[in-house]
Amino acid sequence: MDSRYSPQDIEAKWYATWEKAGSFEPRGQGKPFTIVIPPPNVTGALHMGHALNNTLQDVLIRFKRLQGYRTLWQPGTDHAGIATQSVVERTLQKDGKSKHDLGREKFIEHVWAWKNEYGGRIVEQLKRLGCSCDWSRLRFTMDDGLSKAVREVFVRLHEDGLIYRGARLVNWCPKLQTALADEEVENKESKGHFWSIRYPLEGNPGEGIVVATTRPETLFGDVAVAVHAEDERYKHLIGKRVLIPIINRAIPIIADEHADPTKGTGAVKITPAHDFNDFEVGQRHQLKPIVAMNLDATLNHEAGPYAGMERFAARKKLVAELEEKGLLVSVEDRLINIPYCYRSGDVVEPSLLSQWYVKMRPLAEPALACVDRGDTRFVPERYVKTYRQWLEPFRDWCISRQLWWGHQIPVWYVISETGGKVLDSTPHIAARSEKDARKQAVAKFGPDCTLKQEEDVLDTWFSSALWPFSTLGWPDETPDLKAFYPTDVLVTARDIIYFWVARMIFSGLKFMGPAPFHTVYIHGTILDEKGQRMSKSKGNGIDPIEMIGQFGADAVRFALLTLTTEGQDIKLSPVKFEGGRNFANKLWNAVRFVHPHLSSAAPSLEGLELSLADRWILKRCDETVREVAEALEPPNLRFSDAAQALYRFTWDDFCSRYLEIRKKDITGEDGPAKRAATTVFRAVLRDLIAILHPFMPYITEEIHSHLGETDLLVTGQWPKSRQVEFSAAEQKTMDGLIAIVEAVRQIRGGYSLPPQQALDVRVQMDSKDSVAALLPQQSIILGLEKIGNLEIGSGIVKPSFAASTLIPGGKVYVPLEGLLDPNAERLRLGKELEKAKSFVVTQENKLRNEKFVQGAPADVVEGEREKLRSQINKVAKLEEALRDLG
RNA sequence: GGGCGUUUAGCUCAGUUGGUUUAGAGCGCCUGCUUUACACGCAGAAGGUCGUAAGUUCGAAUCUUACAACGCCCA
Repeated sequence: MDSRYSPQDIEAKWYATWEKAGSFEPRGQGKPFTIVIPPPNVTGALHMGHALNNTLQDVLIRFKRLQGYRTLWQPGTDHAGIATQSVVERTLQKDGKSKHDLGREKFIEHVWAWKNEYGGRIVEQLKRLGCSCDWSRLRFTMDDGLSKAVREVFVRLHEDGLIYRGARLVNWCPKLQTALADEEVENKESKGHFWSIRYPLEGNPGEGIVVATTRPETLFGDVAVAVHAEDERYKHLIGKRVLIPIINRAIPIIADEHADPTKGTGAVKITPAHDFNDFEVGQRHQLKPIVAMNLDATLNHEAGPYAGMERFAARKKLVAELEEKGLLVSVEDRLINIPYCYRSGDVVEPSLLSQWYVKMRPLAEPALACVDRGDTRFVPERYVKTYRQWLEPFRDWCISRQLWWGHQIPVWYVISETGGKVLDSTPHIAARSEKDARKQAVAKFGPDCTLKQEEDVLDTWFSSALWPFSTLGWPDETPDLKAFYPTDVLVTARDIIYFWVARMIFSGLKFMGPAPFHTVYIHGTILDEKGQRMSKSKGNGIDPIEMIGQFGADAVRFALLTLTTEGQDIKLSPVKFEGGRNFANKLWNAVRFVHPHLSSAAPSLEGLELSLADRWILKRCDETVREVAEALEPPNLRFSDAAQALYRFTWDDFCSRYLEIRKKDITGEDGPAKRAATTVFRAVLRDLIAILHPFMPYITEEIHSHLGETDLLVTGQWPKSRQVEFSAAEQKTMDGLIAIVEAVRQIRGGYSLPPQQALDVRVQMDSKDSVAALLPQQSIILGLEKIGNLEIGSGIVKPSFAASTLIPGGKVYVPLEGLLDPNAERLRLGKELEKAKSFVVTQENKLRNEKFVQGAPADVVEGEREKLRSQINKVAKLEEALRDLG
């Protein structure tokens, strides 16, 4: 074994071994435990968010696998309609081609080819991280099976009247040429202007009304000007008409609540085809919307001289013309909310179009109730609010996208009914297949009807909403579906609660019955050192694969886990991985050190004479096993606590204490002591690597193999409690021994006495029982500190010139004759005395308080009294020690 | 404007239902160590009026209220 743990070869070796052995497949007859992976975009590359997300899932899966559950971590990728289409379009662009040059069919073939070549990248990266997904079940949202599920869901929702097609305002991305759902729009506050424009009164151009707008170019689509019914300034104008500047189209002045007399001029232009609020106003007043813009965001024929101009160029020119004509009353700078497309970044244009929608209320209500009942719980719980906030408005979900890459909507228009064209009035049939559609159409419209499939595809989230059951084979009644649905824990980030979590819950409830998972664990966001989100454009990202190369996958995982405290965002920098690497190295070296001696170990602990230290470490091991299991158990999911318990046990107890105490025995001559020590070491190590395995799978598997095991740790067993007998009295003895050691070290450190300097140590214990308990365990002290002569007794007298340190129930003296200056010791004791005295005062005040003595529980009061007594005792001893110094 | 989170040692964070802790860890800093597992190490030390103010209580980092700063989400 090398003196440094070097992860590279070891990681590759074990991952291949696990895969070959089928270690990640569900096994045994245990209770199932299932996690479905949040499917990364097939175009994606692993970023730190993925690394965190998947490490957490892997810890849970590996933990439950060791506990004997029949675990399934269901992996897969998402076709990510817009993202993937854009990526492939960009590669085409490099060859000077557009998707239209290829045509739809060829383009889709091209995307599939691209996916098959590059889509596996993120899967390979997840493997480097150590993820124990069952790759034999890898799914893709556009697979045949999942596509079948999508069609099934669509048809059923359609049959239930929950899917409809309707013409209304939608968020339109002019750049991508597709509609978007509300959540796909990012509103950002930006610098803008508020233009006040004068609309002359019809027949009386001297009079007019001034409206304020942030989007003057939409005036070509105005159908009215609204004022508040009670607004004295305009009351007399209601019912009259004004002329739209430039094009001089007459529009009515109407009274509507939407006009706020306190804002701007109190009069607003109404453009139902280009503004969500105005659309509602238009509906209230039965005003026919006028579309003034083309889908590429140029103005159309309604704009008269401006027809064909791009929206922002038109705005600029229009404002100038209005000013020239004296119709621009004022321009005000102000911050306005501008909607941007979350994928392309283009300014979203509300547009009046026919799209497909899912009616939300009937789906959202059960989804809310499910969380209210606690059938699904969020960790941390506060994210229930986020979930509610999105579902409660029951906003219908726009599911059609004008893309090519995705699930083509399984709807066939009977175009023979409307002259071969698809119109809003064209009858349509939702069906599981074209054959099915035809059968239905023929029955209804006769054998001569012609069909045309809807060209739009579904929102990507429509398919990922089905993920927890579509991946298991639904709509077929597969054994997997039966065994693994509902799944257990979903691990994800908060920005996806709307898009994905909520939709999976209502889909699961609707199509499966039970909710898809009982726990949703929302982890924090990875930020850079300054607390900013990592992003490509900022260039502040940390590449997990690079970090794995530098520190090892185990180190990256362990660091992320240590940082995962409930719901907290994580400020990350590469130095944080050093801790994980050092930890791996620490464990590695402990094993390396003992390894050559393990041949002396007995086959089992049975019949061995165990020392106090042996039983102590076995008990600490037991405790740690329990602690880790409890921390990981859903819904606790306290990853950082579990990682820290492991760290402390390994470093402090196992290495710094046990190993140091037993060092001489372990390396010594063969005999009972060596046999006991090596056997205990191996027993504890076996447990330790098992409970550490979910966190650091590679190094633990490697160590496991060095222990001469032929099976694999990954599919091993979670340690059972050894029920070690270790009494409170023994614990006290152990604490006493450690206190003595620490006292000596303090003295050594305080006076800068070199470590190799053997010191004389005399320990005075007040109680004879303590002396009796400590005496047989002197070797523990000698194992931990370089000591020449050690005396422990109840009648020890302080040497004439000695350093002394208090320990519970006694005192430790180290004669300094010839080693040290007495003044320094006097100074140190004086400082400590002062501290003790001030504590006595605090305690006395506390206990003098009648209200406390009477009000607090008796055991608490007694505890405080005890503290006072021991402190008074300490003061006395310190004073004595000072006197002794002279 | 509404909702949520954060504020504890130089930095990053713990601190469970208020009481055996005049607050803990890791990193960093300082001191001393090439002690034959590990310098990715060992031993020791220093370092905090727990954001501010008021309140509840015998007792507050912990509960209440207000305020401040920073961040996120929604409109």
